[in-house]
Order: sequence, then C-alpha cells, then structure tokens
Amino acid sequence: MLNRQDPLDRLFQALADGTRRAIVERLVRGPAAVSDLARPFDMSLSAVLQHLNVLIESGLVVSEKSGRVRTCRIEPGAMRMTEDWITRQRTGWERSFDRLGDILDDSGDRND
Amino acid sequence: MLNRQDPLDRLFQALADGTRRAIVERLVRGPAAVSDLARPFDMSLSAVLQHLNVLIESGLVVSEKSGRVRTCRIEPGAMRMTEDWITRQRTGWERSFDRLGDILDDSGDRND
DNA sequence: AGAAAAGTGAAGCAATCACTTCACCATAGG
DNA sequence: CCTATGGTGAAGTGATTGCTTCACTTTTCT
Repeated sequence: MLNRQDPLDRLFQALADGTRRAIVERLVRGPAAVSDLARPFDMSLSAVLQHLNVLIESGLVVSEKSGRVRTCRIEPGAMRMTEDWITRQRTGWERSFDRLGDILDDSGDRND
Repeated sequence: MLNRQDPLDRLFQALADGTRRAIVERLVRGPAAVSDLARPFDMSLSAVLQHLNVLIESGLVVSEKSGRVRTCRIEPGAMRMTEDWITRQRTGWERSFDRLGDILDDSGDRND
C-alpha cells in the first residue's frame, strides 16, 4: 500500500524514529531553534533538519522563521489524531472483551 | 539511528502502514486466522503474512497455531505503550502551556 | 566590509521496506 | 493415498529511509 498521503501513515512514521521522538520530547518542554534541537544529537545538522522536515510534513511540528532563526514548536492537534486512533482501537477491544466476558458468564465460569 | 531494537520504534513503525492498521482494526473485533485477515486485501498472502510478522515482532499481535490454522489476536499491552508515550507528551505539553498561561497572566511590564 | 552563525538543498550511498513469484510443508477430508 | 487448504520461506525488485558531505544563502556581529 504505497499511500504515503494518509495522515496517520505520516504521523506514525514520524514517531517511529528515536531521534524524531526525542525532538518531540524536547519541543514539548517549549519551542526551540533548529540548532538547539540538533545540539544533543551525534549527527549532522542536515540530518536533524531532515528529521525535522518529516515532523513538519506530518503536522506534528510547526515552525516560523524570524531573522536567520527558525523556531519550532509542537502542534498538539496532530498528535491527538494518533491518540484518537489508538483510543478507538482500545475501546473497540474492550468492547470485544466485554462480549467475551458475557459469553463466559453465560457458560457459568464467573471469574470477575 | 539504526536502533531498530527500541520497542517504541517497532510499535510506531508497525502502525505506520495502512494495511497493518487495517489488520489491527480487524483483530480488535476478535481473533482471526491468517487467511481471514488476508482476504480483504488486494495483495498476496505472502505479503499479508509479512505485515502480520511485523505486527507480531512489535508485540501488537500474538498468534498460536492449532492444526494448520494460525489464529491471531491483539495483545493490548503493546498498544498501551504507544498510548502512554503519547499521553506523556500531551500532559507535558499541557504543563508547558499552563506555564505559558501563567506568564501571559502576569502580563506586560514585568521583567523577571 | 568581512567573518561567524543559522539554516537550506542536492547528490550519493547503504540499509530497509513493501511487495512479487515460486517452491515448499503440514494437515484435513474425501 | 490424493488433493485441496492454510501457511511458510527465500530470493528478487524498485522505492524509500537515514544518514553523509559539500556547496550555498541569509542574517547578525564587530
């Protein structure tokens, strides 16, 4: 399925990398410039910039440039989309589990 | 960062594909055999099996074989790890946001 | 003006991904 | 036994990923 347009694909893909999650974790504490974000990592600025672009494309991060400094910050709405998907699955699963519980109850093995 | 061992890497990577998410959505309604899972997709059984293996490696899905049928089901604990990470970021962000609110409340001509 | 700092873009490279096809094994049922 | 069903494994392919280096622009500082 080569549908790289699906927002959830991009979102989860963006979060599937330790460097990018670390960037998110950093930005959650507050906005930061590109080179501030790059400093902790043992890789080139270019590499970090590419990670940052993935995060921006996914919508997780927004940025604006003033002077020569690009300041980045979290866009919480994007992360909420992934949270919602996961929550939807979990509640779906809990419902199935309840149904299973009902069946087990009916068959007399009351365990809860 | 070639650390494909990190559980969160594997988890998010597993969820970063529409086919795999569809499999999860299916399994949330209840267990299913490999070929049941494959049926809706317009790709070979081998391809679906590879997706399934990614899900199993990530821990999102467990399976057991009885006879010639492998039955798969969701392992909810794995998904909870991703949910926890996301929730942690959101609460972290909300805290930052509150701090920002405090600063804005304290308003204008105060330099601390 | 000249140098340093901050960021950008492109090309290249090895590894990984998402498939395909083909060959194959194991079990269930006539 | 024989065949259909359900599932596996391996090899191959083209696209994508996660970097690197190098060249370059723009802004700030002195």
